[in-house]
Amino acid sequence: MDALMKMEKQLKAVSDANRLKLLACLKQGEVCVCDLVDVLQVSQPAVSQQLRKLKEADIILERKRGTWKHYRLNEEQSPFIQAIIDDLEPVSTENCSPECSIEEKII
Amino acid sequence: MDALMKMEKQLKAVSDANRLKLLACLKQGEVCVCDLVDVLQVSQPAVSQQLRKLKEADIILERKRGTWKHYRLNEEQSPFIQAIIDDLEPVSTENCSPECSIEEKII
DNA sequence: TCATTACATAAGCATATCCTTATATTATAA
DNA sequence: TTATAATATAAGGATATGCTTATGTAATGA
Repeated sequence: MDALMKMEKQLKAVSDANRLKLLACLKQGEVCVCDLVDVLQVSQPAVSQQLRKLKEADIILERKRGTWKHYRLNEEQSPFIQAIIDDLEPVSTENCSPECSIEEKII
Repeated sequence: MDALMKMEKQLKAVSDANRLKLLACLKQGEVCVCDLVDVLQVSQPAVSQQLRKLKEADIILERKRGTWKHYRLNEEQSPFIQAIIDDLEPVSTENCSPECSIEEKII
């Protein structure tokens, strides 16, 4: 894939209001899928599909923790993707359950 | 239109390989539509429609010169749009006809 | 082992996108 | 005027997108 195609793919991934909101949520750090569902007010599969698009564009990374899956922003972004993220107003999410985040503290 | 919607509109405008190529052409300065048609290898109406999308997102500006219409990058860009433009490899275009650009010199 | 929980995938549908060809508009030239 | 040239708009069709509901998968816990 040449540079322009890669750029197009990344831009397509972020050119959607719901996916921009997902990125705005991930500015606070790792978030699990159920918390993102609450924010977006769409179905869980819809969120899964959008997360996949962002992941396939190398914009976000995932990490499995038991039955939960945590997503976070990739630490290495294309400069233009980073500029988009910088422009987003952060959105905070609630923890779906105490167990979801408790493992973080155990590590 | 709130900030997120404006951002979405601008990102939709640039999330297309042909429109990215148009922006790459406009990095060299003002260009008329016929020269852009040559570069993209699509029909003239297709180019017109894409230019309109970029214009409606405030990414490019137009200027009428006789029967020609010259497009250029807006001098004031959102930081993230500027980052996208900066990332593009410039593309040079041929002048469709001597008269198209000659008026520039008269001014 | 079996139910539950968190998430992913599949299928289907409504709408959006992007091209095409045909036609309209506008300015210049003969 | 009338023809031509540059561009815009309209209409239509193929494909892409983004949602939904239904179902599959993997890990945990009783």
